Amino acid sequence: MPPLRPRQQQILDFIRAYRADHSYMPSVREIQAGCTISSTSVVDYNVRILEREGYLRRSPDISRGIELVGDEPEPAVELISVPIIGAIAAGSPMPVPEAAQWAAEDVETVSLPPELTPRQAENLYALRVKGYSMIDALIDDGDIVVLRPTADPRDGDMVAAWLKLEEEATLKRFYREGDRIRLQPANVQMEPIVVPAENVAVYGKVVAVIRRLE
Amino acid sequence: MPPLRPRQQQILDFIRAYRADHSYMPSVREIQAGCTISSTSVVDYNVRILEREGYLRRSPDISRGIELVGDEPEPAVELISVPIIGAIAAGSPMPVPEAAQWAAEDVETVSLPPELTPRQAENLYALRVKGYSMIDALIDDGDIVVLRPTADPRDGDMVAAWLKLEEEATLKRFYREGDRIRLQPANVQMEPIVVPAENVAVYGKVVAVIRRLE
DNA sequence: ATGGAGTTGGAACGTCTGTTCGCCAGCAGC
DNA sequence: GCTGCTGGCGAACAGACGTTCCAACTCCAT
Repeated sequence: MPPLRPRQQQILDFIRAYRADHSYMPSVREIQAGCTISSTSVVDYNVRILEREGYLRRSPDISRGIELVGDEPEPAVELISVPIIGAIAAGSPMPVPEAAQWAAEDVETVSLPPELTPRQAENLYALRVKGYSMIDALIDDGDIVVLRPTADPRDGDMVAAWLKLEEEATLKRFYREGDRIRLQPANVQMEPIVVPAENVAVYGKVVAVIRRLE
Repeated sequence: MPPLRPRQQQILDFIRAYRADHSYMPSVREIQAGCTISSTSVVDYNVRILEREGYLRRSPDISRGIELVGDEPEPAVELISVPIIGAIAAGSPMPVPEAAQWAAEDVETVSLPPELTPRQAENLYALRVKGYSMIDALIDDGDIVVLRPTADPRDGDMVAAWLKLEEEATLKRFYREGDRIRLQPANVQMEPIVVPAENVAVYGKVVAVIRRLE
Protein backbone atom coordinates (compact mmCIF):
# COMPACT_ATOMS: atom_id res chain seq x y z
CA MET A 1 0.00 0.00 0.00
CA PRO A 2 1.40 3.37 -1.00
CA PRO A 3 1.66 5.99 1.72
CA LEU A 4 -1.42 8.09 2.18
CA ARG A 5 -1.66 11.72 1.28
CA PRO A 6 -2.19 14.05 4.23
CA ARG A 7 -5.82 14.57 3.31
CA GLN A 8 -6.52 10.89 3.18
CA GLN A 9 -4.72 10.25 6.44
CA GLN A 10 -6.69 13.05 8.02
CA ILE A 11 -9.97 11.61 6.84
CA LEU A 12 -9.02 8.13 7.97
CA ASP A 13 -8.08 9.44 11.39
CA PHE A 14 -11.34 11.30 11.62
CA ILE A 15 -13.35 8.21 10.78
CA ARG A 16 -11.50 6.19 13.36
CA ALA A 17 -12.03 8.84 15.99
CA TYR A 18 -15.68 9.14 15.08
CA ARG A 19 -16.03 5.40 15.34
CA ALA A 20 -14.72 5.57 18.88
CA ASP A 21 -17.44 8.01 19.82
CA HIS A 22 -20.42 6.52 18.02
CA SER A 23 -21.43 3.09 16.94
CA TYR A 24 -22.56 4.42 13.60
CA MET A 25 -20.36 5.85 10.91
CA PRO A 26 -19.91 9.47 9.90
CA SER A 27 -21.63 10.92 6.88
CA VAL A 28 -19.73 12.57 4.08
CA ARG A 29 -20.76 15.97 5.34
CA GLU A 30 -19.66 15.20 8.86
CA ILE A 31 -16.26 14.20 7.55
CA GLN A 32 -16.25 17.40 5.57
CA ALA A 33 -16.93 19.48 8.66
CA GLY A 34 -14.57 17.47 10.85
CA CYS A 35 -11.68 17.89 8.47
CA THR A 36 -12.59 21.46 7.47
CA ILE A 37 -12.97 20.59 3.85
CA SER A 38 -15.04 22.96 1.81
CA SER A 39 -16.82 20.48 -0.43
CA THR A 40 -18.38 17.09 -0.10
CA SER A 41 -16.94 16.11 -3.44
CA VAL A 42 -13.45 16.37 -2.00
CA VAL A 43 -14.45 13.98 0.72
CA ASP A 44 -15.93 11.62 -1.82
CA TYR A 45 -12.82 11.85 -3.95
CA ASN A 46 -10.49 10.96 -1.12
CA VAL A 47 -12.71 8.34 0.42
CA ARG A 48 -12.84 6.73 -2.97
CA ILE A 49 -9.06 6.54 -2.92
CA LEU A 50 -9.07 5.12 0.59
CA GLU A 51 -11.42 2.44 -0.62
CA ARG A 52 -9.28 1.68 -3.65
CA GLU A 53 -6.23 1.36 -1.39
CA GLY A 54 -8.10 -1.05 0.82
CA TYR A 55 -8.40 1.00 3.97
CA LEU A 56 -12.16 0.86 4.02
CA ARG A 57 -15.21 -0.40 2.23
CA ARG A 58 -18.25 1.54 1.08
CA SER A 59 -21.78 0.46 0.42
CA PRO A 60 -23.10 2.54 -2.45
CA ASP A 61 -26.14 4.72 -1.84
CA ILE A 62 -26.25 3.79 1.79
CA SER A 63 -26.13 6.55 4.33
CA ARG A 64 -23.09 6.32 6.55
CA GLY A 65 -22.23 3.15 4.70
CA ILE A 66 -18.52 3.23 5.36
CA GLU A 67 -16.84 0.24 6.93
CA LEU A 68 -13.28 0.26 8.17
CA VAL A 69 -11.35 -2.85 7.25
CA GLY A 70 -9.25 -4.45 9.90
CA ASP A 71 -11.51 -2.89 12.44
CA GLU A 72 -11.79 -6.05 14.50
CA PRO A 73 -12.00 -5.03 18.11
CA GLU A 74 -11.08 -8.70 18.71
CA PRO A 75 -9.65 -8.68 22.25
CA ALA A 76 -8.08 -12.11 21.77
CA VAL A 77 -11.02 -14.21 22.81
CA GLU A 78 -9.53 -17.56 23.61
CA LEU A 79 -12.22 -20.13 23.36
CA ILE A 80 -15.89 -19.57 23.10
CA SER A 81 -18.61 -22.04 23.82
CA VAL A 82 -21.43 -22.47 21.35
CA PRO A 83 -24.67 -24.28 22.17
CA ILE A 84 -25.82 -27.05 19.87
CA ILE A 85 -29.48 -26.22 19.86
CA GLY A 86 -30.71 -28.98 17.62
CA ALA A 87 -30.37 -30.86 14.40
CA ILE A 88 -30.86 -29.86 10.82
CA ALA A 89 -32.19 -32.21 8.19
CA ALA A 90 -34.16 -31.86 4.99
CA GLY A 91 -37.86 -32.10 5.73
CA SER A 92 -37.80 -31.45 9.45
CA PRO A 93 -38.44 -27.95 10.74
CA MET A 94 -35.36 -25.98 11.55
CA PRO A 95 -34.70 -25.10 15.14
CA VAL A 96 -34.97 -21.38 15.67
CA PRO A 97 -32.33 -19.87 17.88
CA GLU A 98 -33.91 -18.30 20.92
CA ALA A 99 -31.99 -16.72 23.69
CA ALA A 100 -34.19 -18.58 26.15
CA GLN A 101 -32.76 -21.90 25.08
CA TRP A 102 -29.22 -20.78 25.57
CA ALA A 103 -29.57 -20.47 29.26
CA ALA A 104 -30.65 -24.09 29.55
CA GLU A 105 -27.99 -26.18 31.19
CA ASP A 106 -28.66 -29.45 29.46
CA VAL A 107 -27.80 -28.20 25.98
CA GLU A 108 -24.73 -29.71 24.49
CA THR A 109 -22.07 -27.25 23.47
CA VAL A 110 -19.07 -27.10 21.20
CA SER A 111 -16.07 -24.89 21.71
CA LEU A 112 -14.51 -22.90 18.96
CA PRO A 113 -10.79 -22.31 18.80
CA PRO A 114 -9.63 -18.79 17.99
CA GLU A 115 -8.96 -19.71 14.39
CA LEU A 116 -12.57 -20.61 13.95
CA THR A 117 -14.03 -17.69 15.78
CA PRO A 118 -15.63 -15.15 13.47
CA ARG A 119 -15.01 -11.47 14.01
CA GLN A 120 -18.48 -11.11 15.32
CA ALA A 121 -18.96 -13.92 17.81
CA GLU A 122 -22.27 -13.00 19.36
CA ASN A 123 -25.33 -15.19 19.34
CA LEU A 124 -23.56 -18.07 17.67
CA TYR A 125 -25.31 -21.41 17.70
CA ALA A 126 -24.61 -24.80 16.27
CA LEU A 127 -26.64 -27.52 14.61
CA ARG A 128 -25.90 -31.16 14.15
CA VAL A 129 -26.49 -32.35 10.60
CA LYS A 130 -28.66 -35.41 10.22
CA GLY A 131 -28.57 -37.44 7.06
CA TYR A 132 -26.94 -36.83 3.74
CA SER A 133 -29.15 -34.12 2.33
CA MET A 134 -26.48 -31.45 2.79
CA ILE A 135 -23.93 -33.41 0.87
CA ASP A 136 -23.96 -30.90 -1.97
CA ALA A 137 -22.70 -28.36 0.55
CA LEU A 138 -19.83 -30.71 1.35
CA ILE A 139 -21.38 -31.46 4.70
CA ASP A 140 -21.66 -34.99 6.01
CA ASP A 141 -23.99 -36.76 8.35
CA GLY A 142 -22.95 -35.93 11.89
CA ASP A 143 -21.11 -32.74 11.07
CA ILE A 144 -21.53 -29.72 13.28
CA VAL A 145 -22.32 -26.47 11.55
CA VAL A 146 -21.80 -23.25 13.44
CA LEU A 147 -24.16 -20.44 12.51
CA ARG A 148 -24.62 -16.82 13.22
CA PRO A 149 -27.96 -15.07 12.84
CA THR A 150 -27.76 -12.79 9.86
CA ALA A 151 -29.88 -9.79 9.06
CA ASP A 152 -29.38 -9.73 5.35
CA PRO A 153 -27.01 -12.24 3.85
CA ARG A 154 -24.51 -11.06 1.33
CA ASP A 155 -24.06 -12.69 -2.03
CA GLY A 156 -21.83 -15.70 -1.70
CA ASP A 157 -22.54 -16.35 1.95
CA MET A 158 -23.22 -19.92 2.93
CA VAL A 159 -26.56 -19.79 4.68
CA ALA A 160 -29.00 -22.09 6.38
CA ALA A 161 -32.18 -21.57 4.42
CA TRP A 162 -35.66 -22.89 4.92
CA LEU A 163 -37.68 -23.46 1.76
CA LYS A 164 -41.23 -22.84 2.87
CA LEU A 165 -43.01 -24.58 0.05
CA GLU A 166 -40.81 -27.63 0.00
CA GLU A 167 -40.60 -27.68 3.80
CA GLU A 168 -36.93 -28.32 3.48
CA ALA A 169 -33.88 -27.02 5.23
CA THR A 170 -30.76 -26.61 3.18
CA LEU A 171 -27.26 -25.23 3.33
CA LYS A 172 -26.24 -23.34 0.25
CA ARG A 173 -24.49 -20.29 -1.03
CA PHE A 174 -26.81 -17.32 -1.26
CA TYR A 175 -27.18 -15.07 -4.28
CA ARG A 176 -29.83 -12.42 -4.78
CA GLU A 177 -31.15 -12.15 -8.33
CA GLY A 178 -33.78 -9.46 -8.43
CA ASP A 179 -36.84 -10.73 -6.59
CA ARG A 180 -35.57 -14.25 -6.68
CA ILE A 181 -32.83 -16.03 -4.87
CA ARG A 182 -30.32 -18.46 -6.25
CA LEU A 183 -29.08 -21.13 -3.90
CA GLN A 184 -25.83 -22.55 -5.11
CA PRO A 185 -24.39 -25.78 -3.78
CA ALA A 186 -20.83 -25.58 -2.57
CA ASN A 187 -20.01 -28.60 -4.66
CA VAL A 188 -19.13 -27.15 -8.02
CA GLN A 189 -20.36 -30.25 -9.77
CA MET A 190 -23.96 -29.65 -8.75
CA GLU A 191 -26.63 -27.37 -10.12
CA PRO A 192 -28.07 -24.33 -8.35
CA ILE A 193 -31.75 -23.87 -7.59
CA VAL A 194 -33.59 -20.59 -8.06
CA VAL A 195 -36.64 -19.74 -5.97
CA PRO A 196 -38.79 -16.66 -5.28
CA ALA A 197 -37.47 -14.61 -2.39
CA GLU A 198 -40.68 -15.05 -0.40
CA ASN A 199 -40.20 -18.79 -0.40
CA VAL A 200 -36.93 -18.55 1.46
CA ALA A 201 -36.28 -17.87 5.11
CA VAL A 202 -32.63 -17.46 6.02
CA TYR A 203 -31.96 -18.54 9.56
CA GLY A 204 -28.30 -17.86 9.73
CA LYS A 205 -24.98 -17.74 8.07
CA VAL A 206 -22.60 -20.66 8.34
CA VAL A 207 -19.36 -19.51 9.90
CA ALA A 208 -17.72 -22.86 10.44
CA VAL A 209 -18.08 -26.56 9.86
CA ILE A 210 -16.62 -29.12 12.22
CA ARG A 211 -16.28 -32.79 11.49
CA ARG A 212 -14.98 -35.25 14.00
CA LEU A 213 -13.93 -38.58 12.56
CA GLU A 214 -12.57 -40.59 15.44
CA MET B 1 -36.57 -4.01 32.72
CA PRO B 2 -39.95 -5.38 31.74
CA PRO B 3 -39.98 -8.30 29.30
CA LEU B 4 -40.03 -7.25 25.70
CA ARG B 5 -42.93 -7.80 23.36
CA PRO B 6 -42.26 -10.24 20.52
CA ARG B 7 -42.05 -7.40 18.04
CA GLN B 8 -39.52 -5.56 20.06
CA GLN B 9 -37.47 -8.68 20.67
CA GLN B 10 -37.57 -9.42 16.98
CA ILE B 11 -36.37 -5.95 16.11
CA LEU B 12 -33.63 -6.11 18.71
CA ASP B 13 -32.45 -9.45 17.37
CA PHE B 14 -32.46 -8.06 13.87
CA ILE B 15 -30.37 -5.08 14.86
CA ARG B 16 -27.88 -7.29 16.63
CA ALA B 17 -27.63 -9.64 13.68
CA TYR B 18 -27.31 -6.72 11.29
CA ARG B 19 -24.53 -5.27 13.31
CA ALA B 20 -22.69 -8.54 13.07
CA ASP B 21 -22.77 -8.23 9.30
CA HIS B 22 -21.99 -4.55 8.87
CA SER B 23 -20.17 -2.00 10.88
CA TYR B 24 -22.93 0.49 10.30
CA MET B 25 -26.41 0.27 11.68
CA PRO B 26 -29.64 -0.65 9.89
CA SER B 27 -32.05 1.98 8.67
CA VAL B 28 -35.67 2.00 9.73
CA ARG B 29 -36.70 0.64 6.38
CA GLU B 30 -34.17 -2.16 6.53
CA ILE B 31 -35.53 -3.18 9.90
CA GLN B 32 -38.97 -3.03 8.39
CA ALA B 33 -38.00 -5.35 5.56
CA GLY B 34 -35.96 -7.64 7.74
CA CYS B 35 -38.77 -8.16 10.22
CA THR B 36 -41.50 -8.16 7.56
CA ILE B 37 -43.28 -5.21 9.07
CA SER B 38 -45.59 -3.33 6.77
CA SER B 39 -44.92 0.20 7.89
CA THR B 40 -41.97 2.24 8.98
CA SER B 41 -44.09 3.86 11.65
CA VAL B 42 -44.41 0.52 13.40
CA VAL B 43 -40.66 0.25 13.45
CA ASP B 44 -40.35 3.74 14.80
CA TYR B 45 -42.97 3.03 17.42
CA ASN B 46 -41.23 -0.07 18.71
CA VAL B 47 -37.72 1.31 18.46
CA ARG B 48 -38.95 4.22 20.52
CA ILE B 49 -40.04 1.75 23.17
CA LEU B 50 -36.72 -0.07 23.02
CA GLU B 51 -35.03 3.24 23.58
CA ARG B 52 -37.27 4.11 26.49
CA GLU B 53 -36.54 0.72 28.04
CA GLY B 54 -32.83 1.32 27.70
CA TYR B 55 -31.92 -1.30 25.15
CA LEU B 56 -30.57 1.21 22.68
CA ARG B 57 -29.98 4.86 22.00
CA ARG B 58 -31.00 6.96 19.04
CA SER B 59 -29.63 10.10 17.52
CA PRO B 60 -32.55 12.06 16.12
CA ASP B 61 -32.59 12.89 12.43
CA ILE B 62 -29.44 10.94 11.83
CA SER B 63 -29.52 8.13 9.31
CA ARG B 64 -28.83 4.80 10.89
CA GLY B 65 -28.30 6.63 14.15
CA ILE B 66 -29.11 3.70 16.41
CA GLU B 67 -26.64 2.62 19.06
CA LEU B 68 -26.93 -0.56 21.05
CA VAL B 69 -26.10 -0.24 24.71
CA GLY B 70 -23.87 -2.86 26.28
CA ASP B 71 -21.56 -5.36 24.59
CA GLU B 72 -19.80 -8.20 26.31
CA PRO B 73 -17.06 -10.86 25.72
CA GLU B 74 -16.80 -14.49 26.94
CA PRO B 75 -14.80 -16.90 29.16
CA ALA B 76 -12.24 -19.58 28.23
CA VAL B 77 -11.08 -23.15 28.92
CA GLU B 78 -8.36 -25.41 27.51
CA LEU B 79 -7.22 -26.34 24.04
CA ILE B 80 -4.35 -27.98 22.26
CA SER B 81 -2.33 -26.51 19.47
CA VAL B 82 -1.65 -28.42 16.28
CA PRO B 83 0.92 -27.33 13.68
CA ILE B 84 -0.15 -26.89 10.09
CA ILE B 85 2.87 -28.43 8.42
CA GLY B 86 1.86 -27.93 4.84
CA ALA B 87 -0.72 -28.32 2.16
CA ILE B 88 -2.26 -31.32 0.53
CA ALA B 89 -3.30 -31.37 -3.10
CA ALA B 90 -3.65 -33.98 -5.79
CA GLY B 91 -0.40 -34.24 -7.72
CA SER B 92 1.90 -32.54 -5.27
CA PRO B 93 3.96 -34.62 -2.86
CA MET B 94 2.47 -34.90 0.57
CA PRO B 95 4.33 -33.28 3.42
CA VAL B 96 5.73 -35.86 5.79
CA PRO B 97 5.30 -35.10 9.44
CA GLU B 98 8.64 -34.79 11.13
CA ALA B 99 9.12 -33.87 14.70
CA ALA B 100 11.88 -31.52 13.61
CA GLN B 101 9.44 -29.29 11.82
CA TRP B 102 7.22 -28.95 14.79
CA ALA B 103 9.77 -27.07 16.77
CA ALA B 104 9.98 -24.40 14.16
CA GLU B 105 8.44 -21.20 15.34
CA ASP B 106 7.16 -19.94 12.07
CA VAL B 107 4.71 -22.79 11.49
CA GLU B 108 1.13 -21.82 11.54
CA THR B 109 -0.98 -23.66 14.06
CA VAL B 110 -4.60 -24.43 14.65
CA SER B 111 -6.14 -24.99 18.05
CA LEU B 112 -8.49 -27.84 18.75
CA PRO B 113 -11.31 -27.45 21.21
CA PRO B 114 -11.80 -30.28 23.69
CA GLU B 115 -14.68 -31.74 21.69
CA LEU B 116 -12.44 -32.17 18.68
CA THR B 117 -9.51 -33.65 20.50
CA PRO B 118 -9.16 -37.39 19.94
CA ARG B 119 -8.40 -39.65 22.86
CA GLN B 120 -4.96 -40.20 21.46
CA ALA B 121 -3.76 -36.66 20.95
CA GLU B 122 -0.05 -37.12 20.37
CA ASN B 123 1.84 -36.21 17.23
CA LEU B 124 -1.16 -34.60 15.66
CA TYR B 125 -0.56 -32.45 12.65
CA ALA B 126 -2.71 -30.54 10.23
CA LEU B 127 -2.76 -29.91 6.50
CA ARG B 128 -4.42 -27.22 4.49
CA VAL B 129 -6.33 -28.56 1.51
CA LYS B 130 -5.58 -26.93 -1.83
CA GLY B 131 -7.97 -27.27 -4.70
CA TYR B 132 -11.07 -29.29 -5.19
CA SER B 133 -9.60 -32.72 -5.66
CA MET B 134 -10.81 -33.88 -2.23
CA ILE B 135 -14.37 -32.95 -2.97
CA ASP B 136 -15.44 -36.57 -3.00
CA ALA B 137 -14.35 -36.74 0.63
CA LEU B 138 -16.61 -33.76 1.34
CA ILE B 139 -13.60 -31.57 1.79
CA ASP B 140 -13.40 -28.16 0.22
CA ASP B 141 -10.59 -25.95 -0.93
CA GLY B 142 -9.12 -24.25 2.14
CA ASP B 143 -10.31 -26.76 4.68
CA ILE B 144 -7.98 -27.84 7.44
CA VAL B 145 -7.64 -31.57 8.02
CA VAL B 146 -6.19 -32.78 11.28
CA LEU B 147 -4.28 -36.05 11.07
CA ARG B 148 -2.64 -38.51 13.35
CA PRO B 149 0.14 -40.78 12.10
CA THR B 150 -1.09 -44.33 11.88
CA ALA B 151 0.80 -47.58 11.46
CA ASP B 152 -2.00 -49.78 10.22
CA PRO B 153 -5.27 -48.11 9.51
CA ARG B 154 -8.45 -49.91 10.40
CA ASP B 155 -11.19 -50.54 7.91
CA GLY B 156 -13.44 -47.55 7.66
CA ASP B 157 -10.87 -45.03 8.79
CA MET B 158 -10.60 -41.87 6.79
CA VAL B 159 -6.98 -41.70 5.77
CA ALA B 160 -4.62 -39.46 3.86
CA ALA B 161 -3.25 -41.78 1.21
CA TRP B 162 -0.55 -41.28 -1.39
CA LEU B 163 -1.07 -43.15 -4.63
CA LYS B 164 2.45 -43.82 -5.82
CA LEU B 165 1.71 -44.53 -9.46
CA GLU B 166 -0.71 -41.71 -9.94
CA GLU B 167 1.43 -39.39 -7.81
CA GLU B 168 -1.69 -38.19 -6.17
CA ALA B 169 -2.69 -37.47 -2.59
CA THR B 170 -6.21 -38.26 -1.59
CA LEU B 171 -8.49 -38.46 1.40
CA LYS B 172 -10.71 -41.50 1.48
CA ARG B 173 -12.09 -44.22 3.68
CA PHE B 174 -9.77 -47.18 3.88
CA TYR B 175 -10.79 -50.80 3.36
CA ARG B 176 -8.45 -53.76 3.02
CA GLU B 177 -9.57 -56.33 0.49
CA GLY B 178 -7.01 -59.13 0.37
CA ASP B 179 -3.90 -57.78 -1.28
CA ARG B 180 -5.71 -54.80 -2.60
CA ILE B 181 -7.07 -51.73 -0.98
CA ARG B 182 -10.39 -50.09 -1.63
CA LEU B 183 -10.52 -46.35 -1.17
CA GLN B 184 -14.06 -45.23 -0.70
CA PRO B 185 -15.12 -41.58 -1.06
CA ALA B 186 -17.05 -40.18 1.85
CA ASN B 187 -19.63 -38.93 -0.58
CA VAL B 188 -21.97 -41.88 -0.95
CA GLN B 189 -22.86 -40.81 -4.46
CA MET B 190 -19.36 -41.47 -5.73
CA GLU B 191 -17.61 -44.64 -6.71
CA PRO B 192 -14.73 -46.23 -4.82
CA ILE B 193 -11.37 -46.99 -6.37
CA VAL B 194 -9.49 -50.22 -5.80
CA VAL B 195 -5.70 -50.34 -6.02
CA PRO B 196 -2.93 -52.82 -5.15
CA ALA B 197 -1.71 -52.44 -1.60
CA GLU B 198 1.83 -51.69 -2.72
CA ASN B 199 0.62 -48.65 -4.60
CA VAL B 200 -0.70 -47.00 -1.45
CA ALA B 201 1.14 -45.21 1.29
CA VAL B 202 -0.97 -44.14 4.22
CA TYR B 203 0.39 -41.07 5.90
CA GLY B 204 -2.13 -40.59 8.58
CA LYS B 205 -5.63 -40.91 9.75
CA VAL B 206 -8.00 -37.98 9.61
CA VAL B 207 -9.34 -37.17 13.04
CA ALA B 208 -11.06 -33.91 12.28
CA VAL B 209 -11.96 -31.52 9.52
CA ILE B 210 -12.30 -27.83 10.09
CA ARG B 211 -13.83 -25.40 7.69
CA ARG B 212 -13.99 -21.70 8.30
CA LEU B 213 -16.42 -19.76 6.16
CA GLU B 214 -16.17 -16.22 7.35
C1' DA C 1 -71.38 -3.32 24.17
C1' DT C 2 -68.02 0.45 25.21
C1' DG C 3 -64.19 2.90 25.87
C1' DG C 4 -59.47 3.39 26.09
C1' DA C 5 -54.70 1.84 25.76
C1' DG C 6 -51.59 -0.55 22.90
C1' DT C 7 -50.35 -1.66 18.21
C1' DT C 8 -50.47 -1.78 13.19
C1' DG C 9 -50.95 0.07 8.36
C1' DG C 10 -50.50 3.48 4.85
C1' DA C 11 -48.96 7.59 3.15
C1' DA C 12 -46.83 11.88 2.92
C1' DC C 13 -43.36 15.48 4.18
C1' DG C 14 -38.98 17.28 4.73
C1' DT C 15 -34.46 16.58 5.71
C1' DC C 16 -30.22 13.97 5.31
C1' DT C 17 -26.85 12.17 2.42
C1' DG C 18 -24.33 9.92 -1.45
C1' DT C 19 -23.27 11.06 -6.01
C1' DT C 20 -22.31 13.61 -10.10
C1' DC C 21 -20.98 17.29 -13.07
C1' DG C 22 -18.63 21.26 -14.58
C1' DC C 23 -15.00 24.28 -13.53
C1' DC C 24 -10.54 25.91 -11.81
C1' DA C 25 -5.60 25.88 -9.96
C1' DG C 26 -1.16 23.99 -9.85
C1' DC C 27 2.45 21.13 -12.04
C1' DA C 28 5.16 18.13 -14.85
C1' DG C 29 6.53 16.71 -19.57
C1' DC C 30 6.86 17.68 -24.41
C1' DG D 1 2.43 27.23 -25.97
C1' DC D 2 -0.46 22.59 -25.33
C1' DT D 3 -1.65 18.40 -22.79
C1' DG D 4 -2.61 15.33 -19.20
C1' DC D 5 -2.83 14.50 -14.29
C1' DT D 6 -3.88 15.46 -9.45
C1' DG D 7 -6.47 17.82 -6.15
C1' DG D 8 -9.92 21.10 -4.74
C1' DC D 9 -14.49 23.66 -5.10
C1' DG D 10 -19.44 24.59 -5.46
C1' DA D 11 -23.86 23.44 -6.78
C1' DA D 12 -27.44 20.56 -7.87
C1' DC D 13 -29.86 16.08 -8.27
C1' DA D 14 -31.90 11.93 -6.74
C1' DG D 15 -32.60 8.79 -3.60
C1' DA D 16 -32.23 7.28 1.24
C1' DC D 17 -34.13 8.01 5.51
C1' DG D 18 -36.31 9.71 9.97
C1' DT D 19 -40.51 11.54 11.36
C1' DT D 20 -45.32 12.56 11.68
C1' DC D 21 -50.27 12.17 11.15
C1' DC D 22 -54.35 9.66 11.00
C1' DA D 23 -57.29 5.80 10.51
C1' DA D 24 -58.06 1.11 11.82
C1' DC D 25 -57.49 -2.89 14.42
C1' DT D 26 -56.86 -5.96 18.73
C1' DC D 27 -57.39 -6.81 23.42
C1' DC D 28 -59.12 -6.21 27.88
C1' DA D 29 -61.39 -4.23 31.89
C1' DT D 30 -65.49 -1.95 32.74
